[in-house]
Amino acid sequence: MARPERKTVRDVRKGNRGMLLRTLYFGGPRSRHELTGLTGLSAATISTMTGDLLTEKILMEAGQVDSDGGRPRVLLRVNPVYAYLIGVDVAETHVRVELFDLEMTEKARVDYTLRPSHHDIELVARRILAGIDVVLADGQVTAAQVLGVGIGVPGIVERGAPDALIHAKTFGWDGVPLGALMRAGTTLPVFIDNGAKTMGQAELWFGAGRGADHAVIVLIGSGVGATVVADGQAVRGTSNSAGEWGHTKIEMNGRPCRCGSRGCLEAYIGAEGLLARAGVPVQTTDWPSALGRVLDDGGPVVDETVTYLGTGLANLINMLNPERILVGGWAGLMIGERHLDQIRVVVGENSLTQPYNATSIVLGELGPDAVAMGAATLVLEEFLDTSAPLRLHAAS
Amino acid sequence: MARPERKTVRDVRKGNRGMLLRTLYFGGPRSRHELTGLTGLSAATISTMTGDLLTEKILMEAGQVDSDGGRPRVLLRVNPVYAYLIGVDVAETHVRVELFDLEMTEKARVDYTLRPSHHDIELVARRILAGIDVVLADGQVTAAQVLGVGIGVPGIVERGAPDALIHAKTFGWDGVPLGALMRAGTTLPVFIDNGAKTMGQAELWFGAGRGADHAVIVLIGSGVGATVVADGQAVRGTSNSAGEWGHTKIEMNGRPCRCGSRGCLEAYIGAEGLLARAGVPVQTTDWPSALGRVLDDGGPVVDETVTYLGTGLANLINMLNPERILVGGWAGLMIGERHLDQIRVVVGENSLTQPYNATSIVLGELGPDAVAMGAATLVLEEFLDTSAPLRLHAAS
DNA sequence: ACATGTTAGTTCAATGCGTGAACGAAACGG
DNA sequence: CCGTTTCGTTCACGCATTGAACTAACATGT
Repeated sequence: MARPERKTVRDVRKGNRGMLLRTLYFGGPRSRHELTGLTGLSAATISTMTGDLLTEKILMEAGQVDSDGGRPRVLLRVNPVYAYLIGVDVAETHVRVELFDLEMTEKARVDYTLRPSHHDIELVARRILAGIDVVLADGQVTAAQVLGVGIGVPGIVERGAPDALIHAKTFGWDGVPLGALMRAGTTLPVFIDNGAKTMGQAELWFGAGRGADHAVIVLIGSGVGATVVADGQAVRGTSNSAGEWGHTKIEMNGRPCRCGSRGCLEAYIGAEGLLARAGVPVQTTDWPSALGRVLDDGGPVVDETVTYLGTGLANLINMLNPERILVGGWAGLMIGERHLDQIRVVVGENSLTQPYNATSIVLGELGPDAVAMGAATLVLEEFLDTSAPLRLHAAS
Repeated sequence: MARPERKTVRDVRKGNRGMLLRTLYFGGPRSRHELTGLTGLSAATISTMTGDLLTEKILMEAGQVDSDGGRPRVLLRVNPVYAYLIGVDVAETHVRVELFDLEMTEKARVDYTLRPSHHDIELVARRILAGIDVVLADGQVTAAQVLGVGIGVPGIVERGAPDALIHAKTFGWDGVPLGALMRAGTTLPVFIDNGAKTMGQAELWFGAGRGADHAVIVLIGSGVGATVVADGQAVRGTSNSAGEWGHTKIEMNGRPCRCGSRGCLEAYIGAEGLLARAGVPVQTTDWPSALGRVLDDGGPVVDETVTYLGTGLANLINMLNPERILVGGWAGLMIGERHLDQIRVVVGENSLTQPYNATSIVLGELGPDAVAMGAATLVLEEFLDTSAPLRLHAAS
């Protein structure tokens, strides 16, 4: 019963403008003439709207194309340097801040190493704020040119007024108001979400999920999570914690999981559980190469992993009927690169024919670096929806 | 990446009108003055819009209320006899056709018994068409007063142009074009969906799900299904087959399921599987009372059922973070009435704290009769969205 | 009986938006 | 240089919401 908002004539413009911007952003350079077909708007409207967007410098011309026998069409595109986006990846071992232009080309980046158990929220906030200054300087961009900062963090991000609260057990964060801390140090708009979700968003917009309206993006690292996309929108749930796929029980009295329960999917297909099952010593530090060895050696543990993963994916297919499933995360990619075909077979055996046939299962394209990019996407999304002009926050 | 449609000024009206109609439909009688606050629209707009709706007879006045010291406010409400809706429940043993007024008060009903293995699609279509005539006669309503016919059927309803196709194994239906058959016999608009989904829709709109934006409605009969609601919208998936919860694998090498696989939830908590596990002879015909005896006697089978159901619900909570879970279906209600508290405990043990605390688990209110009502709701939804005037289809 | 105040609802000019039709611009071919 | 074709712009029009002015319908006090 999602209540629609009151609408007025100006919302019409806002919506159509956003649609035009989106088609131009994702649909490459286009002439005004082509845009009438793509958007359904009349030539008159396209003309006035592109006029506005050109004088605002959100769009720019991009050459001409001969059209046999008539006036050549002028191509338009989104101006990649109209504004910039900042994406932040807060992970267990580092804080990374990246500066992107509007086309998501990376312009600058800075990494800060976090010592284990140095996840003090104040420290992290200081690192982020310092990082912002650094990338702005490196990229020769002023704060006034930046649309906002997106931050991907571990754990559950509880969105709500007045402020998003972050719960991250492994960091010792329990209801931490990162947004408020940021706002104390910068006037840029701040968007915060779970890192797995921002990565899912990145895959959906720029990776293997492009164009999918119904998708599930599965992230397998040492933990396991998922982003569910229905009708083109990420499903967030009532307190923004949807997507905790890792603690789905798939075996009634199965292996103990670090969450305290038993039989969780994560205990089987998460890197930590997988390595433990394969008998890799816990003190191993280079998990990726250890995992590579286990996967290459094969054996029952690997077969089991394929079975569990395939079954878990089959459950998602039955329940959500996506058109595409993306397998990502560093461990997910390693497993998928070696065994995707077998996984597909297991999925086929454990899902209903009709939804199975409607789904394709593919690997993620972007890799683990995409957390920051996905975080920046939060800002981009806002911009494409509202195409808010630059800007009100540039004050301080 | 759900593409927004081109919008024009007239769409603004359509949207606002729909919103007004919805607030009045669900928010009881209201004065124009109250509506300005509830909708956010200006008094001027409310005035003109209610004026239109009154002359169209979609709204009617509903008495006055003194307002201390000033002009009394005139209450407005949706006119329940402005139009009627027809809902159809196609089940294994019967075809039921019901006539409702706009407020979902039942005006007439007719049942046709289906002999097992007489699920010929032509026969079913004839029954429905005959039933429509009967309820119209009984209810003294003309076809021109009916907004449309909603039909809830078993199996998967593949929506798509030009026609919805129905796949129902148990009926021997494989890609059956029920919509086309209906259109050959009536000019009324026809809406078709899975019966479990229509029932979920009924619970969501008129039952225990009222007002929930994020909910899962779980239906346990002899089979097991679910309706997922995210942001107030049912999640349908890419081919409208989302919600096949019953065949979620919850035990890797568990009981065989009638779907051919093993370890499906349905094999444990579906009525058929439950009775089989309790050792009830397969030829028993009165399943409900047999189930009642099993549940009342208690014992390990019941405990196990509670565990499986609770775990299954916990998985849903982790994955989808709903604000409410409804347990329905005749078997679900029987289990829930006796063991809901224990189920809640199991759910708590198997789900993450944060999403668990955000959820309430309740029983459905409407019972198994709600399939037809939910089907009629499909028509109502269309009407509230478009408030399409009566009508274009009244031709023949 | 009548003036006054209060609340509810309506009317109207102003503003904004998309559209179709008329118009202008920029190429090509001969 | 001219006709044709295609691309893009301009402008009057219809339709939407809105704030402000206005009317309607009551209670209260004198």
